[in-house]
Amino acid sequence: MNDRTLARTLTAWARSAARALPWRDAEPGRRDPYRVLVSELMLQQTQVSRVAERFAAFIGRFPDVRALAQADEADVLAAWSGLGYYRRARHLHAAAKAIVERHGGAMPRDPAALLALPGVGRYTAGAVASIAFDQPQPIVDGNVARVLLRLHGRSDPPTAPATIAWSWARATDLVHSAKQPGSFNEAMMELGAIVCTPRSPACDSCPIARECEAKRRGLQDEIPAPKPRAKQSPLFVGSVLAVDTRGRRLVERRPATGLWAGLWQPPSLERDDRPPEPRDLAEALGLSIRGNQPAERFTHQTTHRRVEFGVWHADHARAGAGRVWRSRLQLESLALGSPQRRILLGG
DNA sequence: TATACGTGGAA
DNA sequence: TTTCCAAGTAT
Repeated sequence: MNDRTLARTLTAWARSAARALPWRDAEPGRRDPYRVLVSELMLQQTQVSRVAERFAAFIGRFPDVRALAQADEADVLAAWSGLGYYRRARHLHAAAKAIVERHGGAMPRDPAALLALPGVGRYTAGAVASIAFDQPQPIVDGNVARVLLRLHGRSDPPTAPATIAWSWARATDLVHSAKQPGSFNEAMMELGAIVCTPRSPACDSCPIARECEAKRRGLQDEIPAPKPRAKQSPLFVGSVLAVDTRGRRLVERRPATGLWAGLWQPPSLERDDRPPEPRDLAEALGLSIRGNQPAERFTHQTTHRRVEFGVWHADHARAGAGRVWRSRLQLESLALGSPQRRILLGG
């Protein structure tokens, strides 16, 4: 099967098999570029199901690029709460401003101009160019890379630069063979997402199973090799929950860099080596701590951190020095990480 | 080039 | 319960 037939087969398959998703409001190649950009930023390293439940609310809050460009960053971050990788929200906000300032509010079609937008790398530029504008620009995400490596039976280390370069070259050839680049690119991702899955691929329902070298050699479970695992270092956080007589919670802003950068939290102290003692908390935070043991402990995992939280209760705390009282209702529209939301608003 | 940056569901 | 990870980008 040549590339042209392969592209046509996959595109036809996707027409009936592709899932209905909130950002798929039109045929690939003719979607609202703003919605494409928002969905693609949200989808970076994030599962479709996670984004699917958040996309409509974000679009409702910021319906077009001008609305987003004019918004306060704090509101954008609040709308992003729970999605993780919060720099993406800042990137998206900055990209919207750039589109308004540099491109008169219209999404650029030129891949180089797209690439120049904050948060838009090679993948996202190709996705917007192809899915919004039907341009023959390649994309390689985790799905596409897996499909291509299996299709060609390549057991190369998937993160090696040479392997990645090969995937991009192959994707470039294929997208140029496709009559509808946007539909083809989306079809490749969809195949990887629902058929050619990382574990237990559904080769029986694969439209190109007969072309697949990995399947022919029975290697579909070995290709691609698992990615090397990131090292996780421990982090110990002592967080102090202070509630006033009106039920408001005391919160402060996190540092502008690092984990949960610029988001809000209960007054907290972090250590790399061991959990903060109540005396450490009282001294460092200037708060009166209740009890000798945390009221609650839980672990929160991120890609690079294993974060052990200890939650303490405070007596008669007061605002000041960057700390403010916020009601539950106010906290709902504040930029919070997942564990911070759990502590302040309950799990 | 290696590393940091989140999350919650699946196996 | 623990592990693995999903539509990457920036530095």
